[in-house]
Amino acid sequence: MPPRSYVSPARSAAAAETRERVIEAASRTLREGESIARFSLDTVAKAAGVTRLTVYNQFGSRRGLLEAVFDEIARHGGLHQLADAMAMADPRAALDRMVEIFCGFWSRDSAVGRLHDAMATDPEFAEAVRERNERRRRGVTALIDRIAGKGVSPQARKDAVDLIFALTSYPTFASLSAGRSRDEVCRVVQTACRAALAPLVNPSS
Amino acid sequence: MPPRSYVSPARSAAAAETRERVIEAASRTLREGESIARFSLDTVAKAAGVTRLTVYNQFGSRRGLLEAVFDEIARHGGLHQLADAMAMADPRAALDRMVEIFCGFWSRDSAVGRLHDAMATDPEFAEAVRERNERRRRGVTALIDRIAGKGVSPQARKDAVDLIFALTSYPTFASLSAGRSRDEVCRVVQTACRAALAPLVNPSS
DNA sequence: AATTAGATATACATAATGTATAGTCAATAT
DNA sequence: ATATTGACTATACATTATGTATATCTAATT
Repeated sequence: MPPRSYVSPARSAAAAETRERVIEAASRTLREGESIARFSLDTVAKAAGVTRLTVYNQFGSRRGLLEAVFDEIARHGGLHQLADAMAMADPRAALDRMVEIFCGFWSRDSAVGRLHDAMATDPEFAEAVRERNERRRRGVTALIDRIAGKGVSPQARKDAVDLIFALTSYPTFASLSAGRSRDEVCRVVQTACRAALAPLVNPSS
Repeated sequence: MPPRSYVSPARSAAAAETRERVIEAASRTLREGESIARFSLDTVAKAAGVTRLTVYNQFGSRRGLLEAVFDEIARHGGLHQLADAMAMADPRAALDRMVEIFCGFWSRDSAVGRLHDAMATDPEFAEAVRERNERRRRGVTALIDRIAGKGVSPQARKDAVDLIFALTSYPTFASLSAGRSRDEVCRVVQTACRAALAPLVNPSS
């Protein structure tokens, strides 16, 4: 008697909907909660109107849920505009635009801040977030390679990439956000990134 | 029958010694542990050869212990050199020196990284660490005021201060430390901080 | 009408923080 | 000399979280 397994359209649709509902409840809980320490699967489950076991059924673990929330935020965070930015003729203008896009991303949903906090307590989740950040690093590297002249050392390129990577990171954005609007932070970071390009055009130093 | 309370030299000395031992055990546990999530008072107490209740007796709470560890690290972190740095005639040289001192501080004891992780889960501890960081901000502000000319707007000064504050923060140090020695990180941060001063001398832009 | 996927109900194991209460023992005070 | 006191211990308990296990329910499919 082989088990007759099947895929059910109605069932998987309903499951996908509850999954969405849980993710929504989780990001709302992250947004409204005071700290990541108060973020429990119990709270999320109640907010979503499901059982805690349903959360485990859908995401496997707390970490799985957090990753799903991060991906959901990334999906609606405006990062798709990066393709256009990278295609710009002037790589410096592209960098400015990139900074703008990431400032928008970091500021759009305050849950990203809480997710970065979660990196501290869960090394594997931290690694997952870092991997997702590598896309930004690759973008910066590509722009630096276009900006840097032939005589620029690999070390100088690496320095510029890592510095701009740090300048466009969430921690830097959060630090500069004290007493500044999103656009003001963006302007400060853009200026700093442009300044970080200086060693690339004058390889004498 | 008034209670006859008294201060005991031998007793308080012994207490201070166990307190030291617990702090030492805690910072060692932070250093050797993989994540702040694995840092428990149970582990620390056993490592120090005392009971968990003794830890509570001495520090009141997990947070109290973490603050004590932070202060202990700060005491031996070389920050006393800041006074000399601030007294330097050339404020730009003083800034370079300041960056050097803080790179030394962030790299001296890897427990500081774990303590920064602990900020994510304990808002009050985070606030306590932030207050201790304000000393750095005041130092940067003083230097910027010496460097900036009269025609420089308060906004430009604030931007420079906050940017340099972010550049000299632990997160930036940690981010740049991937694949770099302490001195290499120091050099990169120094260059970036010097570049952040550019808007202060030419107020035309 | 039997089966199956998703969700629930309930229970349990584990680990951590924090509080409460009584007890131990050497250092003090009278 | 003896009672008292301060630091530490022993033990227990309440609370909160994560994560696992097992049985049950219900509606969608075969």
